[in-house]
Amino acid sequence: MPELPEVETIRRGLLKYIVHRKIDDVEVLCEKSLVGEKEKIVGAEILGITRKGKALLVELDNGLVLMVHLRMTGQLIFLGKERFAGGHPNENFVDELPNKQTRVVFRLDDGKLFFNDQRKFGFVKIIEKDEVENEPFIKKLAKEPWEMDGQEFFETLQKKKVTIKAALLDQNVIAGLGNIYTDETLYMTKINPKTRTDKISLAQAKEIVVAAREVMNKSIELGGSTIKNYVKADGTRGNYLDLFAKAYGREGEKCERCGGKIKKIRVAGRGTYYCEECQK
DNA sequence: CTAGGATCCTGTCAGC
DNA sequence: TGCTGACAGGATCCTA
Repeated sequence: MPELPEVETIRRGLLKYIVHRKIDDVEVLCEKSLVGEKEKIVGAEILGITRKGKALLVELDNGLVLMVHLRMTGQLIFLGKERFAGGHPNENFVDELPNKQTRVVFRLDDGKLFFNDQRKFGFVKIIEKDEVENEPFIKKLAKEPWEMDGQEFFETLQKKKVTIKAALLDQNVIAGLGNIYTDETLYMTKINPKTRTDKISLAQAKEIVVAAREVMNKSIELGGSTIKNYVKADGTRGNYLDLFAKAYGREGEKCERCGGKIKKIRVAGRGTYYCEECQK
């Protein structure tokens, strides 16, 4: 379930495969997964790929943009002479495609781009380039941690009265974090996920911004959840979370920092992992 | 304003 | 084996 690092990894990975390629045909296997008329993009050339928070923007040469949001289980998989897969890590990364989770197929002049999405929450939306900024999701999107000043973040938190976990998940407060990187950020800063935002000090707010950058930078360096770290060298399946997650998914394990126990609770409606000893 | 829940979907896993 | 409920890396909408 892709967060900013996964989306950024996909963006970088797809650049070399789909930029300057032409869209020869579009096959829609699930109506709700492609918003807009496919006829508008057939024949267009892909000029570039940018990203805003967790949304990918594929710019075409006809004034249109494909806005892709993977939500919980979306994936983009390019299949040509080489294979590149990113997004929600599962067997689709290596399966024959299309399969039953394939929602849209973009046939390019040099391969195929598959939009897969088990739960159908994600989508590809065809919009005018001029209208990108007016898309509700984009319009309300906050700054990413790299653009965010600790002071500014602190002031935003002061105005809210939610748990810090909810605030970090809120794309209108800070952009890019999802359930995993939120837990990892709070673990790094030793802050309890249930702490009210108005109880967060300026120093802590600054630490959170820095930690969020570090956590996501590290994940981007490792390549997010891509085919590369999903399939290990020996052919078995790996979990790239093992590479860096200190708290997420480690219920019952020992905290590597203090030896305390990693607990799983529910905060802001989401499964939340934290160390009961050092995140008081 | 907030918290909390439901919703959109499919799939997997634990427990009986 | 089959059923059931819980849960899942997101975001939005509704209600109290």
